[in-house]
Amino acid sequence: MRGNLVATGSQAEQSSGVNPMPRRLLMKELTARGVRMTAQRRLLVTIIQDARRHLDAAALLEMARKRDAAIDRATVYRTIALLKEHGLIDELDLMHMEGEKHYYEAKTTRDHCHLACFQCGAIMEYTSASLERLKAEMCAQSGFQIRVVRLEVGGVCKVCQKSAN
Amino acid sequence: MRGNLVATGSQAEQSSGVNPMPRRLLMKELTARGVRMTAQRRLLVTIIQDARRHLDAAALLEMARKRDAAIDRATVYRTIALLKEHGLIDELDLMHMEGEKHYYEAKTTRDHCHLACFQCGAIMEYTSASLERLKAEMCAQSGFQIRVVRLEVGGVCKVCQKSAN
DNA sequence: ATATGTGCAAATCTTTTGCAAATTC
DNA sequence: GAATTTGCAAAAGATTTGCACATAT
Repeated sequence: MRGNLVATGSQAEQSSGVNPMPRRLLMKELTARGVRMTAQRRLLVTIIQDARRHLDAAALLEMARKRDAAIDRATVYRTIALLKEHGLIDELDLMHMEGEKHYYEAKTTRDHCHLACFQCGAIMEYTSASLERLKAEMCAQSGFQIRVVRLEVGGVCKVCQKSAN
Repeated sequence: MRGNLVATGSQAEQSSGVNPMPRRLLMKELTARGVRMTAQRRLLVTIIQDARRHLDAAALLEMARKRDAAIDRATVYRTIALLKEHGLIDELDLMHMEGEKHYYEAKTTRDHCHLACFQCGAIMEYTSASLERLKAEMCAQSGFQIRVVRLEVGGVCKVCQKSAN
């Protein structure tokens, strides 16, 4: 059983990013659902979709302000809520390694797991057929109609294990 | 592939609780690690361990106060932090269906998933060999040394699907 | 006796909300 | 022009912290 690994974060930038998760076009999905697209929403959606790292609300606000200094925190939170309602972004904790904030990412077409290293803070993403199988099994057995899957793992990455701390 | 289901929450109390997850003896593990056990810690640990539902900090405080009116919120949070550091409890979001608080449960000897129904609020627990397999696979492929696994699923439960809302 | 734990009150951090003004269709 | 979105400032909710006092070993 082979899965795919993608790395981001602290030292992870260095790791080879094989097979990134297949992305979606948020803007198109929103308009298709009849959501009114204002300039600010477009901006925020673009930032989330193109982000190379996982953004929290504050980071998203900061990035958005570079293009529109007038944008407010409230708008960021309201847009996040909107995207969540439509199931277009996923909310992550990443093991809350730095405070209780949440991180967001455009929902990919395939669910994936986030592995967070407690030592160096690197985040790796992991997809595999096994996860899909597990989902199918849970559905079948519980009768649940799954809408969101959040699988987060905390531990020590390969590199940090070697540097034996 | 068969997994085990256990239900709790709103309407879940009614569901048959088959095969609860195997529990651990927190107190013993703590003393074994040389953690100083005060009366209040003993009280809190007992409550968490014997809880039938997932407790948030406020609920834990409230329950503890029934036995020791003097116990403070800060102590609750400090004890939670202690237990988390020692890997003896798991922290859950349960899809944040009512605010941003966290829920806690004594770590079981086998990792399990929480399925939360967005409609009725029921929480079901799910263990299966597939989850163990997925963990093993992730370890093997990423080289991660896994310390915590948090798998939470949001959706609509069987009952709510039928009541067609 | 010394280190550790606790209560209290205030602080911090993240997220939400009411309302008047601005924007979109 | 009516409905929706936004900024602002204030509120709310969860969790953390400094410090003086209490408790455990």
